Formats: sequence, C-alpha cells, structure tokens
Amino acid sequence: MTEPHTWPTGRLLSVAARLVEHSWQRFLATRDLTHAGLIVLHLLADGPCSQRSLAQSARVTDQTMSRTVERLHRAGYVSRDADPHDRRRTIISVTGEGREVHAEALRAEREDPQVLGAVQDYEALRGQLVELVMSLGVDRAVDLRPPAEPD
Amino acid sequence: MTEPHTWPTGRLLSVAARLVEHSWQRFLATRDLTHAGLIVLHLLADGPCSQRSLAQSARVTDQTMSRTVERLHRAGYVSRDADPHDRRRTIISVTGEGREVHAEALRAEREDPQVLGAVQDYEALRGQLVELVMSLGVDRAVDLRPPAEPD
DNA sequence: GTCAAACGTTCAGCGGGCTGAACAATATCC
DNA sequence: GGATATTGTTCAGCCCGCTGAACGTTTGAC
Repeated sequence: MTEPHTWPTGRLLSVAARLVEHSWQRFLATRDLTHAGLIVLHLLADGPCSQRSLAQSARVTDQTMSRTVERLHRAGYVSRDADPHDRRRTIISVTGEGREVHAEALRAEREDPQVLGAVQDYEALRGQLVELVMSLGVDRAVDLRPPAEPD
Repeated sequence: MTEPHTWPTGRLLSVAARLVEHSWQRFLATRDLTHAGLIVLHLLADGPCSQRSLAQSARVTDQTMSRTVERLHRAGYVSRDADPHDRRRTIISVTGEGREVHAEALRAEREDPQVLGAVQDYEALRGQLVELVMSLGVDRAVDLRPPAEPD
C-alpha cells in the first residue's frame, strides 16, 4: 500500500497539488505572493469584483478569501473600496503592480515544460480536473456523500 | 479568467483535492479520523513502519507526520513503540481498530461512484496523477524551478 | 418606524501543509 | 574515549483551508 497507485484519489490529488505548488515557491516568494493570492489576481483580470464573488469563484469560504485579500492588499497588489451602492460590500480591484506580477506568472506557467512535462497528456489531465471542479464545485454547500451507514 | 479551465494547474489540483476530500468528511468525522490519518492507515497496511519512512511514503515532512501520528494514537488507531535496535526511532503499528476503520474506508471508496463518476475516464485521471506524484515526488528536497530570472 | 431576516465581512480557533531550530540517540572519525 | 556529524523526533510559528460566532448593513414584513 506504500505505492501511490493504491492511494485514495483525494490523497493523490492533494499530494500532486502540493508538489506542483512547491515548484512555484521560488517564483512566488521573491514577489511577496502565494498561490492563494495568485488565483485572486487571476480572477480579477476581468475587472473589479466583490470579495464574496471572489470567494465563490475561487471555491473557498468568505473567511479564507478575506484573509487572502488582506495579504494581497498589504503587498500592494489589490485595492479595496467600499461599494457606494451597498455599503456591506467591498470591491476588490487589481493594481498596476498586481497586473504586472500576474502577467509574469502567466508567462512563467506557459514557459514551464520541465515541471509538468512528466505527465503524458498534460492537456487531458487539465481537462479532467476542470470537469471534476465544475461538476463538484457548482454548489459546495451540499453534502456529497449519503448519510453513510451510521454504525 | 473566472472559469476553471484558465486556472493554473496547481490551483486546479488543490481545488479538486479539497472537493474530493470534502466528500469524505462525513465518513471521517464520525470515526474521529481525518484523511491525513487515513493515508497513514493505508501505508501501515503492509506492516509496522518507522515514523520517518511513513513521512517519506506519504510525501510529507517528518514534523507533519509526527503530529498526524500523535492524533491517530490518541484516537486508538495506531500504537507507538521504541525500536529496540535504534532508540531514536519510533515504530508505528496499526491496531485492530485501525485495521477495521481502514477496511471500512476501502469499502466506501470502492462503492463510491456518485462523487467521482462525473469524470469521464476516472482510471486515466488516477494514472496521470500517479505519474505526476511518482516523477515529482522521488526527491521532495530538490528545487524544481530554475533560479527564475532574479530581476 | 421597527423588528427580524439575510447579506458581506471579520474574529477566534482548529487541522494539515510547511520551515527553522532544538534535542536525544546513534554513527563516525580521530 | 571524545568531538563531530547524522538521524529521528519534537517544538515554535507561519500560511491556507475549514467551521462557528459576531458585527454592521441592507432588505423586507408589519
């Protein structure tokens, strides 16, 4: 059971995620950024956005997004302004520096064959992951497993 | 950029991992277990093992494994004994209860079509993940990215 | 206008990754 | 034997997920 091919799929995914994210460490650390912040910059590329919809798009809780945005703001990559129409809301916009570092990241990922080149059909893998995320991520609130025989 | 298919692959993997792990929550919570503990039970199925090699097999640091094993021990799923031949080492063995809950988990994963059934070719996905983990995970210590133009 | 419900955000605290540093036990070199 | 690695584990502390609870704002029922 010590070989990966016998592992539960969830574990396989999380280990793979950490390995890939680890390969970004040097890039991110030198820019006072983490991958949690990076995906926010990615999501903001289309334009400003409320913090809540940011959380929903990124598939994290509002609380987690709150903290991530706070760090991004401290690093100078996003700005936070109150929505004049609904003062509960905070509108997040990317700054020039944020746009810059995001562009760098996109370039780095595109020119990054050595890390993920190990996988035979990289695009197929991505396709299946997208499928998985889209089908399971539509409503994170639901309980995916049935009551599960309560012993 | 708000659609998953444009996300960095690392993010895709970690979101997918969380979604799949989330689907195990009910199973695990009712058994005082987490997926970090579950993979340890999985690795111990072949027999007892030092804590360090457990960490290496699971692709986590010794420190993380130390904490995970401590929780498993508190839950009564593993026992920890000093190695008589090398008193630095702690030998971890699974208990009867541990073996039981692991068997339940294996059964649950096998009978679990609805969660991951969304993916077209589930086995192919697993195969690619295994490939990724094996090729990147052989030596976690190496820096995978080159020096990355230091500005 | 007022009260209650819903919404958006934050605070507190936990699990699970990580790094860096400390420590005991072992191995090695003289 | 004694000084010096090296190994296995743990402690402190960080980031990023999570839940539960609190707070202010808005909306809606009355």
